[in-house]
Amino acid sequence: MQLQEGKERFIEAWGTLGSSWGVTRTMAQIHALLLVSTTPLSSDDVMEKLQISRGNVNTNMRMLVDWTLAHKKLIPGERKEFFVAEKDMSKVVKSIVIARKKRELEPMLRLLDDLTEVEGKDEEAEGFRHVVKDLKLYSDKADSALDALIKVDSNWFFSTFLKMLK
Amino acid sequence: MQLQEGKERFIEAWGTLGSSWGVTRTMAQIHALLLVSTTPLSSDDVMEKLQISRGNVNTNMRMLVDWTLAHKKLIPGERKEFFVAEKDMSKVVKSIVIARKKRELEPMLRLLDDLTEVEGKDEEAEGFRHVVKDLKLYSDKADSALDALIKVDSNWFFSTFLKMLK
DNA sequence: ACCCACTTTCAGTCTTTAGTGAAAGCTATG
DNA sequence: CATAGCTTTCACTAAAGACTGAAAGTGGGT
Repeated sequence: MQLQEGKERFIEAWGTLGSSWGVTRTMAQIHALLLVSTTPLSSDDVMEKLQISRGNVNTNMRMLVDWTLAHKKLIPGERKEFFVAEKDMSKVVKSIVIARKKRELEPMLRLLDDLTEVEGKDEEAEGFRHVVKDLKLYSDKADSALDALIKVDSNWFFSTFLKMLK
Repeated sequence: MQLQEGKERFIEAWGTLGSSWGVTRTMAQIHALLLVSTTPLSSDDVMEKLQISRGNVNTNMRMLVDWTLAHKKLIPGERKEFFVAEKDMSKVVKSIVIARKKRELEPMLRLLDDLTEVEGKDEEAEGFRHVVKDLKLYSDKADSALDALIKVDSNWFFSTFLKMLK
């Protein structure tokens, strides 16, 4: 496979994957584009390469910066802003875990906390509290696990983790 | 909080959470409804309680069965099909992990495998292969980790996991 | 102080995805 | 083997979410 084709397939596929991941196709595509670009890119560069509007680029680029998957890179003599992607994959993984935990796990923890307070002594109420309690248990465990994953160096984490499972 | 209010909030919130989890609001709501129901429910029951159409119930119910989050329960003397939710949360977690891994991780592994084959000896090609290789590394690790999580008893997994991180 | 080169915003439009409901498909029962 | 009772399908509609582009905002340079 030629490099150019590889890059195109990567950008295309990363975008598609993005949706199953809860980020928009465009955000994922811009991310992919930056990841495989050897130089910083401006909004105009991205608009042209992905054939999308200025507003769209602006919004999604700021989202990428927000997730810390990209950052601004000022180029001397240029007034435009340029962007580069974070290329240290352990950091990329970390950023994604943080963002997804915030969106997918934390609201659940809050919900379950509220729901432990249902009253009632009959079997039905007990059953309900049991469901909530159990879910809370697993959510808390996932929460701690992900926090740990975020804190430690990813390489250390994974290698230790895998040794453990052998 | 009263039991009835608790159940309603749970169903409502589980639905909302569902979307951030990549399942439709309705599928998640039906799941929640079954989880807090003490008896098996028929399509008609679900239609009435959630105020949704028969087709919608049918589609999403079959999805829940597909994910192994619910199963049919035949009631003697009834021609209708009834459904109950899996209430063992370690199994619920497992099912969800399996489904999400299939949707979110496996297509990525396939993509990255393909992309390792780009040709070229210049720096740009090397850079591209490096990005792909690194992503592959983390994806493979996540893959193994999730496989392990799926195989082992969840309680064992989490407790060992947490001890390790202390 | 004004202009120019850019960035940001947002109302409106387009696209994508979910939900409806009626018709077609099954199947147990008399 | 006809029918009633239920399940499944699917063309259409509704709702949600993403994208556009033009207008407003910003700030460095002269």
